[in-house]
Amino acid sequence: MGSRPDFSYVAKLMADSSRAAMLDALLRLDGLPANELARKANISLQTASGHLAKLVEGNLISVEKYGRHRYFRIASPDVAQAIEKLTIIAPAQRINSLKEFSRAEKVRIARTCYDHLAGKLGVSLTEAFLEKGYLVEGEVDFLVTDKGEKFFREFKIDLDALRNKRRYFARKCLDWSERRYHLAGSLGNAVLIRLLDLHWIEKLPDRAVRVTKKGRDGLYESLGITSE
Amino acid sequence: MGSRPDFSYVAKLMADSSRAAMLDALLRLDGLPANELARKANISLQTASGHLAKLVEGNLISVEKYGRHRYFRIASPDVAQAIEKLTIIAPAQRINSLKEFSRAEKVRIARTCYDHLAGKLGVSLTEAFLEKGYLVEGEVDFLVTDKGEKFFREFKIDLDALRNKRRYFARKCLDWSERRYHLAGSLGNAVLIRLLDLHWIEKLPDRAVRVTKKGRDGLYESLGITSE
DNA sequence: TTTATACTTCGATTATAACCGAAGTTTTAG
DNA sequence: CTAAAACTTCGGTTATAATCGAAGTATAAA
Repeated sequence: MGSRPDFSYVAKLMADSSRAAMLDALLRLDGLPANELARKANISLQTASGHLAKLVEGNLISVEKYGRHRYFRIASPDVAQAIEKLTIIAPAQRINSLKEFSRAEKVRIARTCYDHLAGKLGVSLTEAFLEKGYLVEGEVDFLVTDKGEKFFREFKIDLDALRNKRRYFARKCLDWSERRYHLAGSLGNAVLIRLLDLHWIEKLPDRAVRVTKKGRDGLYESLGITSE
Repeated sequence: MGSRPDFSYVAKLMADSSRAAMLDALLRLDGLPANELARKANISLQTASGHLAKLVEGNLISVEKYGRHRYFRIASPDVAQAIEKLTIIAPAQRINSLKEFSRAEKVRIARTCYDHLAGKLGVSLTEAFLEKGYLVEGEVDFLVTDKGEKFFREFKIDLDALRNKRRYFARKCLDWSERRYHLAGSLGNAVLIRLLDLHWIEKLPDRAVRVTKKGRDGLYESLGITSE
């Protein structure tokens, strides 16, 4: 079966922990120079240079030369998606300190991810939207159905205003602890703001979020979500 | 940010060409024993045994013991999807993303799952078998009733020959999109082959399946299945 | 022109793991 | 009970590649 593309070649490029650390850094913030990536992976510049050459050769990242600087980027959304899929089936990384663990536990339940809801609550909410047929899942974005248009209008979220904003509208965002997608983009942000306005949720320190008593009732009535 | 999963661990499991060959074989045909997989990867049984242990340990494949036999299968659709994504970015293959999307829609309706029917059609067929009393549902397998023996004989499927094959006979397989079980194993495979022989269904590119006009009539007459 | 910065190439060392022969374990078959 | 089959474990060998020091190239600044 020689004509089939060989996924082990790509897997090998991702399999080295130094290269993985650099890819991970580029997923968070692209356009980084080699010395920065070497630092993030805790390796010497020479070693990093070799790794980066392999990743470019394998079309996982691209490089732009500006004088003596070289800035690296993830080569395509397909690469990012492949890494996401691997992440979904990867075991969670061991957490070293107890202190980190207890904080991680708290934050797992409900938290904000930049400017939208993540954690168990963010994922539950998104899955309720999908199940009720308000959203459908595309490759990179969620799409709002007619039923969804109606729902969000009644929920006092102005979709047209959000669509006119110069940012993603209903982007898929992977939750690392739940290993599931949740709603990001301007719609994700609008949902967070609306839930805060309704006092259904409250912000706690360190990006954690708490569901209020009022919120428990509201979420159950409008979306059938029960807290555990 | 301590709880981020480490994708390089999974990538490493897929990075070895012998392991990749075995995973590839399991994507095409699941429920294979170790010696078969060793042969496909051109390695000794001892080496294969070590590789398979690692893949099981990493939750990429699962194993079920039946006496001195051990049958391996891809652990979950997530694993299959991750490999698919890696294949997309592997060299020497280009994919048109628009075509890709419309195909994904088609694939949800009817498709093959490794080597048997899945999707809405696979589930409907299996439920018809159950409803007519040709199959009953066990813990892990379906069981063929006396009525079923007669039906499959008339349908030109030789059950005794299938039972002698070195693989599962009538395994339950969960369809991810329909969230229902459908018929896998050698009987599931035989049903797929028979429907193709009868020209009731046709294979489309990439695991999608189409019900023909002849098939619509045949499925309705013999099993009362109507296409939606 | 000289020096500093950013990165690459080369070479030697070292760690990892893929590999198979041989021996061991478990289960079925006779 | 013995033998065969299917698979695992152990041990030694070998191939791969990750690593960094040292030296080299390219560009910019002084």
